[in-house]
Amino acid sequence: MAAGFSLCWDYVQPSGMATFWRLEENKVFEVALAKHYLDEDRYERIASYLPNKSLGDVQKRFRELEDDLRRIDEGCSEGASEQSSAEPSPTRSDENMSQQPSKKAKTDVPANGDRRKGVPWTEEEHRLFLLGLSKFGKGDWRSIARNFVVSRTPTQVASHAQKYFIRLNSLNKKDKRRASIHDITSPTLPAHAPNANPTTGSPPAAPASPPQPAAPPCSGPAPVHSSLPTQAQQAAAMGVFTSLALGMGMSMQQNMTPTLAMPTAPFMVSC
DNA sequence: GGGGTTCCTGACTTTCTGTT
DNA sequence: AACAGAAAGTCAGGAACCCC
Repeated sequence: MAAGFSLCWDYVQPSGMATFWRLEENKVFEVALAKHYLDEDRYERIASYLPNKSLGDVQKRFRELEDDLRRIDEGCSEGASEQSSAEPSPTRSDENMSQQPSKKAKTDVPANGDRRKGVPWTEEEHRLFLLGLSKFGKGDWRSIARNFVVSRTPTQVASHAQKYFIRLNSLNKKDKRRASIHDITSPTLPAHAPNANPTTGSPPAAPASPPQPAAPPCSGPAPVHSSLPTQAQQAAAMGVFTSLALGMGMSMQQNMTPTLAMPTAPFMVSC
């Protein structure tokens, strides 16, 4: 199971040369990618967070990610689709449900009538959602869920998008509103993000673990909730890279079993 | 300042509709 | 028929507000 997972995974390039991306580096890469995805000098910016990686490493990794997404677009990404269908993640309760014979297969509402407690979207998940939105466009929630917000089901992504656009449309209608994660309309991180240091270029100490004012509900023992927030958050933190790795035919179990000891906490909206 | 109430937000479910 | 997305609704939690 989860215990004993390696702290990093090794990505062996097709050429045979092994480029070692430690888990922390992967996190840095992902966070930096989310922040600088739209920047023209994104490679330099991302590389500035990764002192042990060359510009070429970052460029190569990014191209591989794009290639993967392109293959997905063309419908020939075996790895990703296989992973999501043949090996249902425990975080994909809703998707699993939707694959049951009948649409009427109701949710796992406990017999005692308690509703499942929703797992709040992290800022990172939302940014990945925005990235996916820019990549696949509105409506392709399945692709966004599979390739960007891997910790969420298409249904969850669609629901999130629904509320997001409602929020977007109502922005001009009311001036005094509570801060919301849906106020974030760009996948890039704010300049004052506590985990970013664009001026010094020094990598953040814990890019995926920014300060968080309140402990998330998942910080304690894992609830019965089928989304298993800890894994979900980890999956969110791994989103882009996981997509890349799976698209390249890597086996999650063989080559990149991720640690479940990710000490991260979800982003919080800094308003 | 403290407590209670109201309102808003977000996660999720259900149902309907369109597509394959 | 099965699947996927859209729309509408439910519910819980929390922030904002009001009154004392």
